[in-house]
Amino acid sequence: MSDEPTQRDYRPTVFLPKTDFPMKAGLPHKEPGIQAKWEEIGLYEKLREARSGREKFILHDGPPYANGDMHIGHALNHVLKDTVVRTQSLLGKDAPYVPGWDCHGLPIEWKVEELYRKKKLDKKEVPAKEFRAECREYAQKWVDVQREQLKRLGINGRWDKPYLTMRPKAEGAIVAELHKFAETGQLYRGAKPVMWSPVEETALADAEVEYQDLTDSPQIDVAFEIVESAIPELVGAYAVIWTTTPWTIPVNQALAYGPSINYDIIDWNGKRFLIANEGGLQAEAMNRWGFDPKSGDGSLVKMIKGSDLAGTIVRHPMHHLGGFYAKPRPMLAGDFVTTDSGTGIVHMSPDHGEDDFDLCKANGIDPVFAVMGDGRYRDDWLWLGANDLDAEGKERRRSVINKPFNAPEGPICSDLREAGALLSASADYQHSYPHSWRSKAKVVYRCTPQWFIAIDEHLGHLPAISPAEQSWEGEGGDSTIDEEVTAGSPTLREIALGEIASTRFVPEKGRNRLRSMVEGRPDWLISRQRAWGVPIALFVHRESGELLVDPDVNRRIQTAIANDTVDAWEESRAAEYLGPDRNPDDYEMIGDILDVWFDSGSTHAFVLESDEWPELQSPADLYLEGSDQHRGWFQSSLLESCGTRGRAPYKAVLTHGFTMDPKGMKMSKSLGNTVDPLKVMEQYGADIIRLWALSVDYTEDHRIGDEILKGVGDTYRKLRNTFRYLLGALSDFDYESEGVETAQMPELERYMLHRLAKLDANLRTAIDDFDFNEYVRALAEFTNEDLSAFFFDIRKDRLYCDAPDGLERRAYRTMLDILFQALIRYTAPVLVYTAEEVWSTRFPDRASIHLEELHALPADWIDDALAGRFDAMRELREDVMEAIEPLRREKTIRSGLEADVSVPSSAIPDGFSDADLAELFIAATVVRGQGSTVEVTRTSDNKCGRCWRLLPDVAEDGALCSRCDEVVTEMDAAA
RNA sequence: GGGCCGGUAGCUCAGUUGGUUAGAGCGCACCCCUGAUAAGGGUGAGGUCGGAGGUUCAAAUCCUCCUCGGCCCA
Repeated sequence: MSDEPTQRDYRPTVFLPKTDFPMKAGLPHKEPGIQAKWEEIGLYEKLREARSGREKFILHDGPPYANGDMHIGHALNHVLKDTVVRTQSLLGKDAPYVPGWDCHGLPIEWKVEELYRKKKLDKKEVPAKEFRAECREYAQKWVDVQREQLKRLGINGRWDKPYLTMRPKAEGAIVAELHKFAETGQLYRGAKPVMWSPVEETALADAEVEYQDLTDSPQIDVAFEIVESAIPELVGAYAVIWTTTPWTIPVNQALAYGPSINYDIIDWNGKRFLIANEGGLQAEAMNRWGFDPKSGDGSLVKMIKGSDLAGTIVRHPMHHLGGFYAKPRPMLAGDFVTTDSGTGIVHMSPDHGEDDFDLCKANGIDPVFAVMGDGRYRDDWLWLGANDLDAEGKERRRSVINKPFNAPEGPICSDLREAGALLSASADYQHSYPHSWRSKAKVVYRCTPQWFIAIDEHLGHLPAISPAEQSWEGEGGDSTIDEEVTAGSPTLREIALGEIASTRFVPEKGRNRLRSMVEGRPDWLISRQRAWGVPIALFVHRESGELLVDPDVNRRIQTAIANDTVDAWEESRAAEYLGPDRNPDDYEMIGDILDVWFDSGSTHAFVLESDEWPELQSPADLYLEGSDQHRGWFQSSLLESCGTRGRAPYKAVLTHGFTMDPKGMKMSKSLGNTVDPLKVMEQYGADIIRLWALSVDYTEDHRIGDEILKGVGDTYRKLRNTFRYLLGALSDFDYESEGVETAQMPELERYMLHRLAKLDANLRTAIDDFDFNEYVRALAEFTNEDLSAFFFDIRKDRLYCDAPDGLERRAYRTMLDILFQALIRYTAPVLVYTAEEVWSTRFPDRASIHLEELHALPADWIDDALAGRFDAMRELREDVMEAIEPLRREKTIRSGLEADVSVPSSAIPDGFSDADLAELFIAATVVRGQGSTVEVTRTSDNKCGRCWRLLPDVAEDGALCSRCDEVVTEMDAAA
């Protein structure tokens, strides 16, 4: 075509999208600036004003521990919380978010002690007040660090006034909660074996204990001589026990057998031994003792049933020491005795085991408190006490978890061997054993005086559970509550179980998990022998041992602590609290502090009910934490609230799983597979972490890694470019002069209204279900499938080439505006920074997208008849695309615009003209054919030099079609 | 060791009370466009639904066992 005149370049006459909004996000660089803007305009406060008086939605923040940087679990948890709050706000509710931190407790105390050790200071020489001040400072430091990190994540909340469990008012309120338990008789001091760390000299909470596998644990078999029995063959025989804790033998007080287990009396080496008749177990045990089955010197004397052992009495191998050791040891029936390992007979020390304690208590055998806090036997202990010296006159006593002390050659085994009671001793047993998670040192069970909240006491101060509230009973047929409930007031456990039944759980399986834990849990051990925490601020009468329950005294204590921090609980102020009518010398001031779970379990009281945060209210609509909090905060909050208020502090509980590495393995520093959210924010941006958190199935364990984040980045870019296109296509759009009523719009636009309305309904359901995975998926799929690949592609021609005042083009732009207004709101809770960037690009004068609410879409946008036709058309469209493909492959045509398409007329939905279809299929022409398949040929029409469509009214390639001719003529005239 | 939960394409997820050739989006491969351009469009290849038994006319779906992983507990 070299002989043709130079064609005019029509590019300047085409209305291309126009925007400064960059395709490349540069989030790590851009986000901090947007964050700064939010702080500057006071976004959180503005939002509170905007939603003032609306229905409230209260998400109560579970306080993270103020120790260390934010990790991926915090990030996930807070993104979910923030998204809940933002989506509720989007619905128009007033959804405040007051973040909080858990500040007391052992880990912080430990850190401060570590600093002391580095400075060669002894904690015991530092006044408690000073020590606590340092703990306070340490916690505050990490609160500040985490606060900045969470802000950077885009979490919108009351950052200028978070709640801290160490604020004096909080400390006072926590004591007030404790006093409620005391005043209603739910608190008691008991002796119970608790996990005790001899190294740290404190009782440990379950959460402070971790189990490690040992391969060199001692194991010994000890023979107890039977002195009385209803079975003659047993008198003079030996009951053999097996234990991995030789140090408990000096505190033995009984033996336990399984009543339904069968036992053998076996004659071996001239002695008779009692052992369970359990093949593997018996062979294994006797093998340890050195029994050779081939020698034939062992023979079965008699087989008996466990229950036959009732009334049997044995004596301690060290009975010659007299005193404690001379007392007879009864054999007791214990259901917990198994034949998994050992001998089928278990030695009992009520001081050092839960089963032991319970069984002995039931049989009138009390603990003897033989082991002191540092792990040694007390001075006056007959065996291995302070006066027990070796040949060189050195004390043989050591900490009971000292390895040589328990070794086969150690003092315990040596003495037992000498007494002829040690059948075997070695240090090669493999099992998992509890350790302190801070010091990594072994812990022991030890009986000490501790404070407990009773779980099964009937609470007279609360109304009985109503029949309606008992309706959950029998659902699973495994109820632990029976006719007792109706007999009187409920117990704390019963109230809690009733509340679990009436709470919403997302996902539902959380209910079973919490319920089974509450059903099975023991009394709540709330005392700790530490310094950094809220004191168990109570007095005990020295003479009577009774707890002083005087509301006036308690009020004075609460006020003092609320004013002066926990430091107010000191001896010098006892008189002030007790008042003029009592003599401080008559009272013991309890020196223990509270379990930190009691602190955090009380947050509903000192945060939700406090007038310090008037925007909050109780009970909360939602608690949202990781699934580990079934054991933790969900439960401690439930018990605290049920014990003081008779109801749960929450209406719903949402739990999420844990974040694993790309292979689904747990992250750990030692494996080096951790993902640091701070680094991800530096590399990808906070919006990417947020989108990741909402894209995975967070109700289960889920994964993170480079490949996953890359995929999230792809989803992000698609959303971002959709907004870039909308911004460009809508540049200079003015509804007043250009807008089209939806009723006047072409069918395609009205179909998109329908699709949008459907999406809107889906998203609202997802919000109600807290199903953000579905939310993000639906949003992304809509932008990909309905918009980018369908609507935008079809309407490209109208947008670029139609006259600006043409109805179709105006209708399209109106539709784009509707889409923009909806999509930017849907996106705002997810991509908080990007949404703001988009919003401020289009509306530089408006404060923030995050103040906006969802619009209620007109009901008449739903048009099922229209949608049915269009859905059918889209299916046909897919067939057409498929039919065009071979021609493109063989280069007969390049684009669909060059295709003449013949479609079986029977396949065409009603109401579409051939021209409609050509436009919808982005083809040259569409005709109705007689055949049963879609046929495609290359069109013979020429290509318009402006709109590039191939049309019959184009005289030659490069000339204008009539539509473009009109538009260009008008533009030329205007110019 | 015990309780509970989970294992569907390379990735993230759907799969209703068991019912036709197991789906989506992304990624990938190939192609088109070059007037959303480090963008947009099209087509296509990917799965013995962790494994093995069993129930059933029929199982990703129900049962048993095993395995891997997780949370909690000991």
